[in-house]
Amino acid sequence: MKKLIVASAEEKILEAAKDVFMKYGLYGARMQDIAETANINKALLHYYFRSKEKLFDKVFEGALKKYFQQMDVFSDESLPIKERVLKYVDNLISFLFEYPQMSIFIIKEVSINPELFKEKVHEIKKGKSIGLIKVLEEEIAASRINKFDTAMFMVNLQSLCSYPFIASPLFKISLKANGKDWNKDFNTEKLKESIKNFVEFTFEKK
Amino acid sequence: MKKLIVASAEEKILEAAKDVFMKYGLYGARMQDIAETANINKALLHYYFRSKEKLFDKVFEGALKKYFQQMDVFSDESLPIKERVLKYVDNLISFLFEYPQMSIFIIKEVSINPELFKEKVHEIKKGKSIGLIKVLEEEIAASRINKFDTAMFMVNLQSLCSYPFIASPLFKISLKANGKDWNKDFNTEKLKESIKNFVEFTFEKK
DNA sequence: TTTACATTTAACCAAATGGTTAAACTTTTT
DNA sequence: AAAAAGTTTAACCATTTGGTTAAATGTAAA
Repeated sequence: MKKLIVASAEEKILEAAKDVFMKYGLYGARMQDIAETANINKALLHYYFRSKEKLFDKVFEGALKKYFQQMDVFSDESLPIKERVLKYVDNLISFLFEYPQMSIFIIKEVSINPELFKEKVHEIKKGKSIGLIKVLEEEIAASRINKFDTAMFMVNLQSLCSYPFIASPLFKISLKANGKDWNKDFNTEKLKESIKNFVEFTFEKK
Repeated sequence: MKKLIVASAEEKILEAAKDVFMKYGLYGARMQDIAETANINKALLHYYFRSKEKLFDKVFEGALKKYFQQMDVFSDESLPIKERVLKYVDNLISFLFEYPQMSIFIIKEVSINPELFKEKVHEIKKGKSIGLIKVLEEEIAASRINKFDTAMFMVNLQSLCSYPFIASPLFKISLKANGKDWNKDFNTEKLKESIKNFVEFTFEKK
């Protein structure tokens, strides 16, 4: 009988640490809690990662990388700009569906410790993708699209994509109080559709 | 010489507790930290509020009340529905400008401890304001406005209003990387304007 | 002034927390 | 098989944590 392939202790720890840190943050998370979630001895945490801060760092770095990876699509010059934006929306929403705590986790930790963030971002972004705003402004300058407030568009777009996942516990209650059901009346396809409308509206508007 | 009027210890504690709990959450916050922020002795916290949980409860309840208060405008039947929505946007954004951590604080604590939230909401909402969705559906049923997906509209509206404040630390970095400046290129008036556009768009669309 | 009550503090305490150590057990290399 | 390297554990430790206590101080009523 073949032995089941089980994740290595190190992998299990990282998984558990991700869950616990995402839920409670750096200061709220307890090493014992992480160890129990990973089903291993607490000393193992320190054996593999030396300290709570080091372990957190690994988790946080991984989260940031995945998050910023979503923006690579903006520099894909094989697609027209509007398609790039729509593809970004598509990717980001699928991503947030899988990791709903991601943005709130990053935001919280960034607001508590902005220093750490600046370092990490600099490291991750070096040489990589230009941002949405720059691309849009180039298109506007070349008169390939109408002029609009690119910074505000970016803020609105991020808001529409991210907030529903962040605030779903709140929305669940709100909808129920209005005779609706979050699981029935909200889904990612409908959300994508409504954001697509917003994008079209922005690009088409004179 | 008249003595300066200084906030009572109890008030100072509540103020400090609000700040610390909002930043670190229930588990991440330290009583010592709250005491130092309030410039009082740690034992005073327990004298006035008995326990960390009780103190947190007070802070959380206050936050929830203020947050839900914003929705009272929906039941103001002296205004046409679209005006009510625009007024809500106006109020909510002014409110979030003053308490930018509010929504993220509530959301985080709700997602960690949904039980507590259900109790509190029930208590706060009893007898009070009907929600946006219900009002909109009544208007649609009476053919006073065009038909649209009311639940999705509410989600989008909340997203557009709330996320910019939540994610401002992220946006600051993002904008700077694109040659923009958050403090210059973003302000609440512009945000209100762009959300107004979105509301008009939704109400006007066939 | 004295009594009663509210406010504030320093000094503790038990439990929980992050972290260490040395020994035992496995796996890989020689 | 023996040695070396990697993995896992229980038993500790020092510090920090939430919380208590009893005494001191201030304040208002009798």
